[in-house]
Amino acid sequence: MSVDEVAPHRRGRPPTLREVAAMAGVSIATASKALNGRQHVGSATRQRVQSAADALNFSPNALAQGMVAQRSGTVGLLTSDLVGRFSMPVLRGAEDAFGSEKMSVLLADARDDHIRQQHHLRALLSRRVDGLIVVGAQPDPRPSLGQDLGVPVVYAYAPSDDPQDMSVVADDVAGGRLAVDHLIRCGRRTIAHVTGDPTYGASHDRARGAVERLTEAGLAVAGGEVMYDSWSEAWGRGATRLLLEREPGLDAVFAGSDQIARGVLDALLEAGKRVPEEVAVIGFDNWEVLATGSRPPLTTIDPALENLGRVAALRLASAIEGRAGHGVEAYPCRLVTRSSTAPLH
Amino acid sequence: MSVDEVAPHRRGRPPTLREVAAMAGVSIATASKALNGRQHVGSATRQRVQSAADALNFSPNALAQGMVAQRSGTVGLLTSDLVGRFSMPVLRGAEDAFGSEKMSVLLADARDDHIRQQHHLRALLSRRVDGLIVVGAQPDPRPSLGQDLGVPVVYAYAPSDDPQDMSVVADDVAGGRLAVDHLIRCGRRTIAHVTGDPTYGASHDRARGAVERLTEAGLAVAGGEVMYDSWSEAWGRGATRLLLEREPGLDAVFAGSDQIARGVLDALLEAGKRVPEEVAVIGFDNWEVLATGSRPPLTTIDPALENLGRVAALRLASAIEGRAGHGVEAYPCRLVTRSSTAPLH
DNA sequence: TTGTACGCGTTATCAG
DNA sequence: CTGATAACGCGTACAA
Repeated sequence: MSVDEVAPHRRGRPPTLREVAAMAGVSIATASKALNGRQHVGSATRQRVQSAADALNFSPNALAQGMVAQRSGTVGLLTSDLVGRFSMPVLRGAEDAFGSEKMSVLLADARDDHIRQQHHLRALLSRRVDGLIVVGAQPDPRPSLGQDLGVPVVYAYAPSDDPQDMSVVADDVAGGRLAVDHLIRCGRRTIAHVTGDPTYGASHDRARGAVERLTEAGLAVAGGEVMYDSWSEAWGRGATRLLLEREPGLDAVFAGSDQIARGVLDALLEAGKRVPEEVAVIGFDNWEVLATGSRPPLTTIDPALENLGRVAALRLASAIEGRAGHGVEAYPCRLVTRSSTAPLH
Repeated sequence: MSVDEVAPHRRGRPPTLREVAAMAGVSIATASKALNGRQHVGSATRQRVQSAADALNFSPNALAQGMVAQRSGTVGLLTSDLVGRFSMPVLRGAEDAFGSEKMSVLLADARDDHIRQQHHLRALLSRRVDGLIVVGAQPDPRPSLGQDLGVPVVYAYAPSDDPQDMSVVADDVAGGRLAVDHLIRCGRRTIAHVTGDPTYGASHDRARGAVERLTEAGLAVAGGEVMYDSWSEAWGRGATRLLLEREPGLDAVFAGSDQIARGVLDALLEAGKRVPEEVAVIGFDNWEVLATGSRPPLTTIDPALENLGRVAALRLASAIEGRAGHGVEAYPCRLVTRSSTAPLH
């Protein structure tokens, strides 16, 4: 009852621990211990098992391991925009915060469709993910998934509206402040702020940071007020034309997004203004394809989304270990200088 | 030996079939059949089980199901660029080709790093994915993962270099042809082609399609030759300036990418040319943020990546069912007209 | 040091 | 129509 009943040549299927054990001439238990570095295994035996495993190209079945460990080694990533640009860096940061060996990422694109989201959620839960990261398409608060999911959840980029949940977001206020601070350090005094959709909380947060910093420097917003409209190049162009009429002495524009900044740049050039010599321009997002292709390349505020993803993963890992957290954590943005800003000589 | 030994209040853990069965007062086997719509179950019984399941908010453990079914209901998505724009639509198309209920997507970002790729591959395989979709960051052929992975593989966007593998890609030749065809239908006769990196096979494919169509119309490439350099706005601007000198009668430009097209547009405007009245411009990629923000909005060729993802998923599903395929399948691109092209009145 | 036996949650077979 | 029971692949007390 040893060698005879084993290795029934299971065609195609990946080798199992049983086959490894059989080949090494030991029991399954011993093989398991040997491969997992457990003690109470003779080193000679361990060697034999290891060789057998290598020979068979054995790779343990993570599903089976998960069954006994009561842990799948998998986290769900629920996103609202897969084509959008914001969830990707987050995802990427998250992915390498837990190494690929320990944890895999199950992706689900909810597309802002509530019912689709519920479907995906069920699917993820039935796969017994150890935790969930939810990343929104807009930086504004979103409805909580609830507390009774059975697994910890971390919201990234877009916070949950329930303070009981754990959220990590970019600090838009500090980002706005950082942008204006840079312009002031460049010696600019007549600084306008053209930003996007006024229904976005992020617009107001960035504007608030900007105005705060202006006020500290004894300055007012050029053009008389923050200009809200939409996150588009067209609006950037239009706003700039207005601005140029109202404020001939304009020497800097803080745009609420890189798209808007592109519009600002184009309108400025068209009006014969030199950038950055006469007017400096700074954007927000550090959307590479936009920021590096412009004329001149765009200085901008980077919301450090990859870092957000990293932190989200860390928080989630802690929560999985049992140390849950609450509330919204805001992380600093980063200034990326290119050529659209420069000191006023 | 019935109700007594069950429901030991397993704190926190999701309910199991056993608990559902206990609550409904039936055996596990019956509960399973009832929930799975199997026959040989009294409808009253079925009702009771269903209610119990609902009450407990039961959701079957997919890992356990996978163990017995020898199928995880999971596919791996191995991508080389998560931030890049090309893999995302593919991923999205794939994701909804197999409904979220049937199949979940395990994401892995290899980042063009070979060793990292191997790691991810092992992780995916140990999770017993039923199949693999590999999507590259560039449309050029990439090294095969090999045939002995134990699961079917489909390469999307970037084909495998092994014809034995199954690949689905965008038809760049047809795309180039489509672009020029559109320009010709608009009555243009002096058509230039400014494209990107000459080390990309895609540049040459698109150019080939373009030239073929030109030749059919008895036309030659304006400027004397296809202009290769890099996939950047700056090149688009530079090339256009050159072109304007060499070919004063220029009435259309086919740009090899939307980034290049943006540059072309800017240089044209700067030279006082009206688009599309005097010169028509068409891009390639349909990269929304670029194509809709430009002045005027850009007509472009959409490689239909989402469709590619869909087809990849379909092919993979077939292969999983046992009907494997081989070779490279090229899928048509789509013309998206905006305002940068128009008939010459 | 090694092996036996059980359990993880589910499905399928077969006997009642 | 219903219920034991045996897998699926693995980890781990516990016994030898």
